[in-house]
Amino acid sequence: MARPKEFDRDDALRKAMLVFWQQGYEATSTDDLLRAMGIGRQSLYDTFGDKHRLYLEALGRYREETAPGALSGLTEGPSPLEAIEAALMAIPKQTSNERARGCMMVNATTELAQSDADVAAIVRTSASLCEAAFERAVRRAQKLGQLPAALDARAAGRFLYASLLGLRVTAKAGASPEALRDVARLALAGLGAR
Amino acid sequence: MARPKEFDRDDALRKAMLVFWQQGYEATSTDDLLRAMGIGRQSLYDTFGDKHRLYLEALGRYREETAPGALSGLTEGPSPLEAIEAALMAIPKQTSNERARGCMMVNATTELAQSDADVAAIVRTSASLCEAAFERAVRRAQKLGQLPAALDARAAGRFLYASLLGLRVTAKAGASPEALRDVARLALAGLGAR
DNA sequence: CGTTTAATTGACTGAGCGGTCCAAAATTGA
DNA sequence: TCAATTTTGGACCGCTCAGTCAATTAAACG
Repeated sequence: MARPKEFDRDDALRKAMLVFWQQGYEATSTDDLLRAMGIGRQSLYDTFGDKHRLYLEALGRYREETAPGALSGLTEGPSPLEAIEAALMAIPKQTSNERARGCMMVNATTELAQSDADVAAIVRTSASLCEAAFERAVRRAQKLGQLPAALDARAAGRFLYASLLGLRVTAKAGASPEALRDVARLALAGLGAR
Repeated sequence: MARPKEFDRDDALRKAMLVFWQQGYEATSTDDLLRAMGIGRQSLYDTFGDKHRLYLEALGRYREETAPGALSGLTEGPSPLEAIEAALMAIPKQTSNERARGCMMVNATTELAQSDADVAAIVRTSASLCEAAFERAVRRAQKLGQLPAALDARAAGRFLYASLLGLRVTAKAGASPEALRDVARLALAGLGAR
């Protein structure tokens, strides 16, 4: 056996995720990462490979850690329609810091999806998962009579996720909570809830 | 008098805009710009100041040149509702290259709005203009009976622009034209058109 | 306690960055 | 034709980048 690591891998990864989330990939230097993660240079390269692989792992972690929180209510709970509403209304309810931070998946899409196939794959997977979560909630709401049966659940899932993305970009662009509420309200109206 | 410039300023600026649009700010080097613009290093610095000011000017140019094309029908034309529909449906109708290129304003928002006050100001102005254009179209549509009078036109303008942003991010994430059509269709449904 | 194995530290590398300097070239008006 | 003025091209600057290397430190096991 040999000397154990002095830091917690998961903890360091989460700290790296936050830096990438806030600054983006290109604007983040390895020194930024080392400082935030509190580890040495060689430890980073030994543990995570290189900057690119660390980013991919951080983005994967974001998907696993952050999306469930935002969409947790969708898959269970007594009122799927309320869960859908809550998922959209969560954006106007965020603090201004949270709104400014935006969504790491959106950032990854706009900055890297075009030039980085690995990032593109993660982004697509994330979109599929989120759309599917919304779609399932819509189906449940339809069974409960909360949404019209005529609504195309698959299309609605896509629409709701796109609305969430739109809300997040709008939020990052500096929109007020009132404006965001307007957007979320009309998105929900599109579903035809009675 | 003295020697005249060998290149066209506007032409060079538009070429720089395309590079920034496709690659983002950080990922674009001054050499990239020089190659695309077809000018020398000193010419760039003499004519545009530095990389940052060139970017700001390119982003301004994007707003002036690209947004009117996408929203042209909104302010005039016989059927404002059809113009609104066309503005959203334009995204699923784009070629895959256009969809992958995305929206430079969205890119600027996610990459720089948080850390660059100048960019943030341009982005906010652009959002206001676009929301106002949608809002005016909604009001006209209401007068023509194409949209319910009870609809909050201001909120609808905000919603439509947010939907456009959501569509563009979704498109860049690799969604199919069919999926984008689903999203646009449900966004329009939210307005309550009869 | 000493050997083995791995983690840490910090100096280092070559490449590329944004930006500047300066000499050569080119156009004008005198 | 010549002087004045501006553009141009390319060498150059200091700096930062991502990534490597080697020496040191520390834990685990015989």
